[in-house]
Amino acid sequence: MFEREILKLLKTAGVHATEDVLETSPKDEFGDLSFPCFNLAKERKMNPAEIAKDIASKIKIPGNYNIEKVEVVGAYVNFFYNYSKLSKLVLTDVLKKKAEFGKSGNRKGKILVEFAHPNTHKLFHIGHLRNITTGESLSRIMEFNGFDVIRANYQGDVGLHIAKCLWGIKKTGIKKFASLGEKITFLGKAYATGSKAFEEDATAKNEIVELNKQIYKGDRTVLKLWKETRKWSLDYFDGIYKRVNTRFDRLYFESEVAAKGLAIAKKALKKGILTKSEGAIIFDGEKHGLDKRVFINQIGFPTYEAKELGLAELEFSEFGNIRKAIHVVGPEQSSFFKVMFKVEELLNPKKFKGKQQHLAYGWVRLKEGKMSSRLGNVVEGEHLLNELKRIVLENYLNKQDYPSGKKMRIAEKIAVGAAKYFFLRFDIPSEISFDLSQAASIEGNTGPYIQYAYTRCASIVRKAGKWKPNHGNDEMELEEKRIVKLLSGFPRIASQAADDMKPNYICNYVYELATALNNFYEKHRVIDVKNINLRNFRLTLIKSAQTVLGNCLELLGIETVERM
RNA sequence: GGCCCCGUGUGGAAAUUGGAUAUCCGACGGCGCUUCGGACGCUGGGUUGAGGGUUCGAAUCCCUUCGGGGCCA
Repeated sequence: MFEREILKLLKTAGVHATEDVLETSPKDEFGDLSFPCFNLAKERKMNPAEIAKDIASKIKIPGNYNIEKVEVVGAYVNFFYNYSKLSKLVLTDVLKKKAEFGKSGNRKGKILVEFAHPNTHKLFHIGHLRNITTGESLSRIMEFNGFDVIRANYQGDVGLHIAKCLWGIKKTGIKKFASLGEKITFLGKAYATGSKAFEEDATAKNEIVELNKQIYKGDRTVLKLWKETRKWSLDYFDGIYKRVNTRFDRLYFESEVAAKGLAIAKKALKKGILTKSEGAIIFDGEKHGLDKRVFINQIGFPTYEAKELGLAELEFSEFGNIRKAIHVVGPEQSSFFKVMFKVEELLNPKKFKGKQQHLAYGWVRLKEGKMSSRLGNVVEGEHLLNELKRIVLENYLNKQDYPSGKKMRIAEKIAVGAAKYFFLRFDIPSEISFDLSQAASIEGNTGPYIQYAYTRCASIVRKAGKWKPNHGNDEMELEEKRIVKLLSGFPRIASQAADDMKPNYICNYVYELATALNNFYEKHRVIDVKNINLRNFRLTLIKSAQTVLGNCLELLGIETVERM
């Protein structure tokens, strides 16, 4: 916040430093910003602790500065803010900018975030939920920092899994269904039937392979069924996207990029990037320390690899100049992407080199073990959300005296928020064992805990009636200072989350803020304070904190509620 | 066989990216508080899987090794 002043002060002590060597102090007793003297020690060949003492003794702080004092601990020169001044600046800024507070326009350019990727005719499972949650949050964080984000979703609507499903449907026959849910259940069963037959029955296997060819060719005998059932899946996915608050700028389909991919792969063969091997067209990645991968198989069909070439071509030409494309995809695809990025780079370095990135997130499983699911050990995404909703209602919402419709709406938002928060608070590559009761708990580092902190702020502000903002008091309590300090740190956290592509920075931060708030109104009163200045100041503080809590939740893709 | 990810108190995670005494949640034991809507305060437990290296300084970087997961052949 006051880095410039500190640099000036250091200059008067004969030290020329830049902003990036200043560190935020890990503890309050170490002040707010620190200057470590290790590098100077090396230059001057002196003891760093002595240098620190020397620097501190030479610093005289002018009265109009926002820095209050300087102290030395070990090799660090620690600078302390004047909190009354800091508070005035920060709270004024927060309440002026509101949802825009913390926003930075420094980063420019178009970023394509490709996420979700469910396959039609197949289950939407909890892994997809983590995927969407991560992609959506990342998109929001990028936008918040100035990037122009394009949300893309690449869905598999052709391939063997579709053939298995359609084969299963043909076997059992199609009926009239009352709801979309029934249709999806039916598709799931048909897929299971086809999948099982494929493994166990050689005749069935041949039929499925044949069916697959027909789907690719757009054969009339299957086209109608394919189109109809494909639409069921897509309608169902749409419902989920709405439920978790995501939208896409562009839906890509495997069926759409297959022909283009095939053509590009053939071109790559001519250029010598791909080679022939045993009747197939492959990329011999071993020269580059990568895997061998098939692009066109023996019967002349484009594989997943070739289609990806077609996809990349579209993604990098439809929206103008793309600065970076981020593929939010599971870790099992990592060697696939390495090969793809290499091939694309060889095809067109100017267009692709260094612009493709695979963001691999860890697997998700349910802590409670395998759940009752007719399809074995896969847990449906919606099932997770419904379970969380049930727990939220049971644990605390049913104790509240709200009309039942309202109760359900709140429960829905909290449940979705609980799921999202649980996914986002972990580092992206780490595997998650989803603990339903922990995720839905109002205690600990959870979505409901953050939501609760928000509603409590809202409640206090609501009950306060009329008041005038007071952005800073001369005397401030420790708990007040703590909140002000945290609020001042939000812009920095938000931009770091974008640079490192880590939504969990936001979770860590917002959890700290919520905890600081709980600590605060545990000790201090707000509404019934008699001193009007103090009352106004505390209300201003609470209102500001509520705003920043809201901004954080927005970045995570979680909706806030006023009451819970 | 080759490559990638992960390993932090009993369980789950964090660590401002190489900085100060490794922090938090949960479980367990003990004490206190309960308010604008309790979601709070204090307290007990760690060779950061193991071993070495680089550095003034390593959970973080490098090498070796063990364990878990994944991909390719």
